[in-house]
Amino acid sequence: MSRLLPTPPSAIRYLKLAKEETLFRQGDQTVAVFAVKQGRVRLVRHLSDGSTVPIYVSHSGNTFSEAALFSPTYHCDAIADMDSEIEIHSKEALSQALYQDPKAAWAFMSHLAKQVITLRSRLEVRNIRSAPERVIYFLKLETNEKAMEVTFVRPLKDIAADIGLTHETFYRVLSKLEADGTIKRNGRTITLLD
Amino acid sequence: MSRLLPTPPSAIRYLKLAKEETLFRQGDQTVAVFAVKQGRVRLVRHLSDGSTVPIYVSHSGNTFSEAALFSPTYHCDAIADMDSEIEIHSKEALSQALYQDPKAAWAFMSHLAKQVITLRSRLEVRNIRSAPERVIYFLKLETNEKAMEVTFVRPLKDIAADIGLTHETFYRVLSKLEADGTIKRNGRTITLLD
DNA sequence: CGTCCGCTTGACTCAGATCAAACTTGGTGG
DNA sequence: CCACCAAGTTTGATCTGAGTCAAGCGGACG
Repeated sequence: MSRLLPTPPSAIRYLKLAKEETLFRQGDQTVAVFAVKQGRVRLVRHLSDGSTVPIYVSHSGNTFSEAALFSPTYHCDAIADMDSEIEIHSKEALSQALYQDPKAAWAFMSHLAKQVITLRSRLEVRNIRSAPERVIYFLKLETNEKAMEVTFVRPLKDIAADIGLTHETFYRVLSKLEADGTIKRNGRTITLLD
Repeated sequence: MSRLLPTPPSAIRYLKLAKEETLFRQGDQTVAVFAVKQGRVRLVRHLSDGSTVPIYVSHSGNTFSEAALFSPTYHCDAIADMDSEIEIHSKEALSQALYQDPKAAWAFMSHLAKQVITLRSRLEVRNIRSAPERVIYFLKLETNEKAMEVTFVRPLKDIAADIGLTHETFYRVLSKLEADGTIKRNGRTITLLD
């Protein structure tokens, strides 16, 4: 795995989390930015009425809580979704690297800009009302331009949630699209045809 | 208005756009990052099947196409939604500022991180299926913690689109919530009660 | 004074959510 | 190596809430 954040390798600390273990809570002082080395971490926000809203699920190879650099407290909880290993990039080490090395800063900006693009794409998908069209659009985004093929590493159930459909609807749409000849499917691998 | 991007003021150029005028097109070489000084610019992406998807509407005081810094071509069209005036921050001037001034770089990173947060919040809202609950959650996000009150500067019609509802449904939900005593409404000003 | 646009309300329709149940797969532990 | 359990996948039946279409009001602006 290439470096996810420009912290000097010697300053990175590692931590293993058991399933359902809490990394930080909403309101805690921010001390670090994190990257998932192995496993999965989910972020949830608590509302004033006691309910919780899922914000984001960070998978192996992703970073999270970048905003900690710019905020005194975390604005959500981070909980291990399964046994996980994470990288800890302390605010001091990371911000020092960003201040002192323009290349590092550049890489980090690029990283954030990519996230903005990705999130906007996610929102675009949600702006499409029709389930089949939404799914097709999503697949076009995920698909490699050349191969017209995606292999999801997570359950389709989770993908359904990502695009804002129940898993039942998602499965149904996929069968219909396959019947139509719009896609071809083999387990978690989907190929866009024509 | 405070500076939106750390380009040296002398290097910023200005441009007036008439309604429906195109600033750049998908596939064009990236030459600059932009900020809206007055007016409104909408970004739309073209799909292979000829249809278009609205990505984002950039309002007065917002920046757009930050990702141009890191990409050789624009990935969407930018069109003036009304008569507008925009700031042009050339890639060279802006990236030079970011490279040479760690403070500028820091500000830009913070700017991007805030966008990430905002976009994630938008997605959270979309994960709530029930229209009334979605509206309430959205209002909680928009509302000033103290005053529990928001005044929208744009038509409620546009707000409805932002949160993924038709304007009819949005208006209906607002009346119902007001009838319930959950909110109080006065034109574009909405107060959360209890 | 007329036109545009935001706002509002009503009636109807249907796509996707919900509830339910069964089958498959994968991993765990004995 | 098999029994078992949890989780993902699939399909069916039903229902509901948000979208759609339609129509009228009122304020802003030229």
